[in-house]
Amino acid sequence: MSPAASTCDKPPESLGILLGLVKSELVRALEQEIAEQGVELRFSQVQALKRLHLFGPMSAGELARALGHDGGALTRLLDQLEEKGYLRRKPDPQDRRALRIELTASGKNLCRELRGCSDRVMNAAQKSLGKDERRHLIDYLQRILTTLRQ
Amino acid sequence: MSPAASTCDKPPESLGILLGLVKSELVRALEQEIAEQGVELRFSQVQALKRLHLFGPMSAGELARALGHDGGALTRLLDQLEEKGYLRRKPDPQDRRALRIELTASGKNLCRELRGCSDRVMNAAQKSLGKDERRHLIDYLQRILTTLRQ
DNA sequence: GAGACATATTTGCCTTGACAAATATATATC
DNA sequence: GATATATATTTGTCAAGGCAAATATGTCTC
Repeated sequence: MSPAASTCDKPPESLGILLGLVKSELVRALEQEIAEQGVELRFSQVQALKRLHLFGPMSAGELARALGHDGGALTRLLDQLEEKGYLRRKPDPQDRRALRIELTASGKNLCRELRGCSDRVMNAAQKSLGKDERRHLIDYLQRILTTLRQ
Repeated sequence: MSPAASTCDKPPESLGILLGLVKSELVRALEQEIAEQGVELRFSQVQALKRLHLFGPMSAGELARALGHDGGALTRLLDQLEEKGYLRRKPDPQDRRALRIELTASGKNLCRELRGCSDRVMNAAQKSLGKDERRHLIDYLQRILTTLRQ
């Protein structure tokens, strides 16, 4: 039986579950699109690369917070991406505890190639929502997140 | 470093990540509320019990689809909840492959006790959203889910 | 400047949940 | 009614990620 092997049953009734369902379908869709480009990367790995490409080099802690991961998870994520040659750990000259994570040339190229994938998937997913509705959705979620974090 | 040890940084920029962040904060909040009631249950376990309480006995497959889990995950979830005495696997008289999962008296009592927890957490989380906004949020998410499942 | 405390990363351990194979039963076709 | 196919559950295996402890470095206070 597949994780979402449904013939579209009753509504889930719970925002928590609904969020999880939507996220896992998005993850599935994006990973499939990426795989069709011949690239073998998981959702979190792609998000990490995208973040670095968009915002430039940052510390491991910053990246972890942006992705919603703890430090341990991030260490291992970096191991994998460094192994594949997409990024580099450099010492932070200001703070010898910290790292400066930066994309390699290969990582930057990959991000350029993959930029379209994310956009296609996100557009397809939200194709039943208008421009304003998409904005509202993000806005609502961010307000909930802010509330939950006090 | 804690999973969401943030001082509320820049917006996540990605719906996929945002969904994950909101969900994990919701999970954290609900599990904490539940633990404060002296009950040791994880988010998924609570959702399974709630679903059974609301909709009555159902098969393992139905429950799995409602929660967005695959069959294997559900088997182990049922093991844990049966072990704790909150539910029972009965054979389905119509279909000898299938199970009929039903709450025990203890499970029903627990659900009554816990009903307030979920409501409190969900209300707190959405306290910055009006009635209409809450409806829209669910509606948008359900439309995206439907689209992604074609 | 010594000690106390905070922060950044790494590592070990563990739980959750996905995927696939195995098993049992149901349903459809000839 | 025998065979092929579909569905329900269970089990094995694995990877992702959370939490806590370890380590290194920074900052603050006296």
